Amino acid sequence: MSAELSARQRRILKLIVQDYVRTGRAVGSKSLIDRYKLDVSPATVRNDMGVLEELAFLQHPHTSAGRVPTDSGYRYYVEHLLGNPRVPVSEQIRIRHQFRQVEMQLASSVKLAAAVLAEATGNIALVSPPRSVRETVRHFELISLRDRLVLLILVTQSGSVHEAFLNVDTPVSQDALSESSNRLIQEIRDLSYPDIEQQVSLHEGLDAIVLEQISTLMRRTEQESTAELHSDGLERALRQPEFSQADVAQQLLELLRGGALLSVLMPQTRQRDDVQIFIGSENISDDLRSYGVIITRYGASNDVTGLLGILGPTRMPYDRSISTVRYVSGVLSDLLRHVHTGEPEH
Amino acid sequence: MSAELSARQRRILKLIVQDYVRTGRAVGSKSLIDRYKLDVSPATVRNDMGVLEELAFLQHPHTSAGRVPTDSGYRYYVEHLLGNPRVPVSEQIRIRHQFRQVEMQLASSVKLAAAVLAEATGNIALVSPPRSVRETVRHFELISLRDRLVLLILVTQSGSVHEAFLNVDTPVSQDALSESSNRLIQEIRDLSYPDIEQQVSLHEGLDAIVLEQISTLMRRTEQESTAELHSDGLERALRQPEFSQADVAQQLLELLRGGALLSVLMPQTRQRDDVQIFIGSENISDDLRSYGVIITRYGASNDVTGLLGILGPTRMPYDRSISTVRYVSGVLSDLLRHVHTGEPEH
DNA sequence: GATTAGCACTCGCAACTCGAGAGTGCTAAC
DNA sequence: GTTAGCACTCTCGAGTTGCGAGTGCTAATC
Repeated sequence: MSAELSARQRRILKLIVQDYVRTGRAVGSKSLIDRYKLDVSPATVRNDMGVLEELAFLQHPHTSAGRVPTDSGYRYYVEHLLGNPRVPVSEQIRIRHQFRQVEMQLASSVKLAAAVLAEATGNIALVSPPRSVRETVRHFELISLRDRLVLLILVTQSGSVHEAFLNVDTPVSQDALSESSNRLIQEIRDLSYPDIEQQVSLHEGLDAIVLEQISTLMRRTEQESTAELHSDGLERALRQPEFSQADVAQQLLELLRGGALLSVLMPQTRQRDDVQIFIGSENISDDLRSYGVIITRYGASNDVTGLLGILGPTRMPYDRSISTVRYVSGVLSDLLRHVHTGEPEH
Repeated sequence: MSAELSARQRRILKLIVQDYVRTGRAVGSKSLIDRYKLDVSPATVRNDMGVLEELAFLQHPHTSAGRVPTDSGYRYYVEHLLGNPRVPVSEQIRIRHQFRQVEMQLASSVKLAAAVLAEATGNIALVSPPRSVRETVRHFELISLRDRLVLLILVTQSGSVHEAFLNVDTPVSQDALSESSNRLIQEIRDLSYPDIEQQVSLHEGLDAIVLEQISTLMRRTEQESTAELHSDGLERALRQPEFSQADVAQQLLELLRGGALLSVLMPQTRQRDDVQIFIGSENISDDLRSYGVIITRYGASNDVTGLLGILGPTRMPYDRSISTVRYVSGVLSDLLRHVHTGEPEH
């Protein structure tokens, strides 16, 4: 397909995409030449535009307007005209520095990743916290708060921490709690929640209550993990003309709120490791047909992974978006790898 | 001030407020009579409207439109025409039931409270998690994850749990970690972060690292607690005509995102215990001048408290909003009181 | 044969006009 | 104090128009 385009046609397509991404207005033959000092006449550009339209890379919003890239226009641009964009070194340093600031709080790192993405691309950043496909128990603690109130803290394989209060029938001392947790952890370490559920019936009293609560907590987490998607940059993204209508903004909010988005994106990223790009109609979900999505999976290994990416109008700065997603994904993966396997950060 | 209005004038004001809240359109003398079967003529209503406008309870958007309540119109309505609205019992049962579902996970309860408020009022719900004015250490645990990586879990007075990873120079066994935490907790229990910071220099090795991290964690939490505000219902609120313009929606998002909102509302609720209402210009912050805010402080005692309320256009259903805020605040307070003082839930 | 100048044509957009409808304030009568 | 009558005001939506940016086609040019 790339062979079909002359060098000039490729150049024109590239300029149109870039100009349109920047200004958001359909670009005409005359203004293109004015802005970029091309040494051909408007008529020539028009002829080439005609060819590009023929090939479905461009389209008219209406007869007398300029041209606008189609989804396949963007696709061609991303694939053949973009090269391999990189985050500038100064930017890299800035980002690394910010991650060093939050040190090793996982929750903060996820938020920071979203903030960095949103800031760099001007679009909506999406980050899901790292989770294991099947979470298992790594550790738990029982802490006596009051007579019959116990705080349960659960650490799972992925390093995430969950908490819940436990009501017990009769007062229990901290020593008894510690004894119980030391004993139980031996039995349930590295088990996932269905296995723990089975264990419940084999115990009684405090132990049974604790196991019950742990399995509930893990089940809930597993279910919710489909819904857990942190986003950032919405308010800035709303400035874009594509989102300037209230109903679009509202639709966007609903998309982000419900867990639906994550369960749509998840399967799309299972296959490959690198950054994936879905432009408009390339998206599988109808709800995303008018957006561009740039997304990748990050993580320490195949086991503990999360999603990270950008959602915006199809008219988005693909170069910066792709490079930033790729870079931030690397940073987060390094950080996780350090936590999970002890490898040093780069 | 209430003596100045005749019974009919009060009735008319009440109807205008209710009608306008419901429809969002300025209400005229004729349509008011049509809709509510008043046994007076439009002219009479107009005369009364004139009086109400004189008293600044009503205003014209423009010469030939109907009347719209002013901020003081709403204020009069809330204070003299509203009675003491209550949440219907069926609704109460439904709400209690939902809270029982999430059992005793604090974070979930906060989210649920916001969801309930948003759902019941159709506006934006705001809930800040319960925090102590000055947080102190209640408990902490050190968990060995890997050779030189330790997970620190910190429980503060308010019952909130924080976590951080710790890098140590030389490998430490779980026993050594347990020993260390058992020893240190005696020293720093019930201390707040400045006190702990002082302790750091008195220790060395692992202990110093742990204390350092704990104080950092607490300092950060205290600072962030100003920014921690959970909201819900935005997408539905955007359907309201007041928010239908993109720039308003954007401004609203920015208001919610930054921590500014909480630090504005905080001081306003320090004084009293009951639900407080700020209508439009009554708000201290300029950013809130065009909104109505209904807010209250909930909590187990004066010490561990949070904020809970509603933000919407001044045109909001004050009756339902006030009663729901009051009720949900009660439910959350009961729940907290149970956690903190061992009192049974009602 | 590719490129360009010239030109008639198209169409969205913003400004403008205008009539209808809802509502008002005033006055005089009840 | 209340009401009928009436002239007046102002918004809103529909229809109209002129402008400008941009196009496609044709014929001339390099």
